[in-house]
Amino acid sequence: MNSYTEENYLKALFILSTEAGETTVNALSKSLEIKMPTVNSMMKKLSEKGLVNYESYKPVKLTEKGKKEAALIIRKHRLTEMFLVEKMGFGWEQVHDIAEQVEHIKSPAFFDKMDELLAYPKVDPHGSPIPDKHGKIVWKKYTPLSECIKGQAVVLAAVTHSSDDFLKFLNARGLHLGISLKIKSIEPFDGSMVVSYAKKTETLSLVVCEKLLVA
Amino acid sequence: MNSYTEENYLKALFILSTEAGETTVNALSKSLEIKMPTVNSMMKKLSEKGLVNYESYKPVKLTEKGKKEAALIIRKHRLTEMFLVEKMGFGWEQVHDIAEQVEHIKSPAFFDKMDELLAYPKVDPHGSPIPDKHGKIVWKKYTPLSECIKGQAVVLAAVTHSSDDFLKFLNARGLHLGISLKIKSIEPFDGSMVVSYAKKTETLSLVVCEKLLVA
DNA sequence: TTAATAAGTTAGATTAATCTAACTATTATT
DNA sequence: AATAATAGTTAGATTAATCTAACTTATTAA
Ligand SMILES: [Mn+2]
Ligand SMILES: [Mn+2]
Ligand SMILES: [Mn+2]
Ligand SMILES: [Mn+2]
Repeated sequence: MNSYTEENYLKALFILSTEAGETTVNALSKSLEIKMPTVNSMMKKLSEKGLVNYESYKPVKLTEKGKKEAALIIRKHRLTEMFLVEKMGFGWEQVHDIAEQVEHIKSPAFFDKMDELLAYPKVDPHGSPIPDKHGKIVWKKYTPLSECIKGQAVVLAAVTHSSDDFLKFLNARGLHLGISLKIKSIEPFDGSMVVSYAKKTETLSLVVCEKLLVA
Repeated sequence: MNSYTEENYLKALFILSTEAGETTVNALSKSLEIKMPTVNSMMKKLSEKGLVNYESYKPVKLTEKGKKEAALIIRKHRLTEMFLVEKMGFGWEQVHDIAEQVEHIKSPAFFDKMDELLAYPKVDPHGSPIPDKHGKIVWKKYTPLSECIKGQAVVLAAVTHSSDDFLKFLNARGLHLGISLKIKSIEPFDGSMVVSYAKKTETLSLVVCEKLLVA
């Protein structure tokens, strides 16, 4: 069994490795806000446990075993977020910190029950995929709104960041997952977009558009 | 803020002190399954933090502050148990181990939401009172079934132990909180009782009757 | 291609939580 | 009252997770 701390390292390893398939001690250190020597020791430990492949001065890679265990923690995190939103009435901007703690609970029955009550959801409240019970993730390929072109009609499918501030910003403008957007124009100067949805028109900065994934 | 470990000591202190208002290092050691020297160090630490009054070789007593913090953890435990039973469909014999972990979650909003969804329950699934947000507990004085007399008609209000085995034993006999019982006879030899309820008659041993609280 | 910067490692210290072994104090039994 | 048993304490070790300081390797920029 992995400790609470080890679980947090596994999760960070998984998330930081999604693009390159590997990550660095430095990136982990920044992401977890834990100093590099501490991360270094933990990599040795996780390597001992067969959860990562680690050699001095090289990037760190999760093993298959490590990947699966990480995915199962992320599964618990995302099921929890979904449960909090769908069954308890929280907003999508309120659930991350609670899920960050609940994800460490050891009780298959607890998460199986959530899964059942939610009717086996495939994505969490931010549009991120929920790994299945075997740790398998089905990635949908969404496009950042910023890469769309004038005139396109798209549906908001996910957000790539779920900070409180950003989600509240979206709430304030009535932007939620599933909403249909039409791109009216794109400002060549700063890349901001004028989009219409729900019978209104808003201008969204490039920084925002990059974080909105659409289908 | 208290650590996960400290919270478990506080809770044990509270529970073990309910009759005498104080408890011993030995009782804590047994209850927590932690060796006495470890408990001894922790009492010094909690004393430093102003949560217990502790002097060498004397029983340990929670301070008012300690009592309140303990009650608030117990509140989270019992709200969680109630939520698991009422909102998630668990049986009263399944919830203790999950609540034992969930009670340590730091998120007032999470427990406030449970409380609200449960419509501010006063007792948990085992009939134990749920402390209010200020740590106040309203104790109802129930009587052990074993102290009742022949012919009495009573209602099952709480159980004093919530082990898996015991609760499954009650489940198997259709005994649940709120059920009406009539005492048909008491066996003078071993104190076992013949009770009727829900159109049937069962014989319950003294050991069982002592653990059933009735009103 | 050297020098500077960034990334990574090693060594050694610290804190929290636990243990065992050995000792001391209190309580119960003869 | 003496002895045995139980409860409690002290001392010292261990493990997990963290840190700072100092050093090394790798990468980037002159
Ligand atoms: Mn989250
Ligand atoms: Mn999420
Ligand atoms: Mn319980
Ligand atoms: Mn209970």
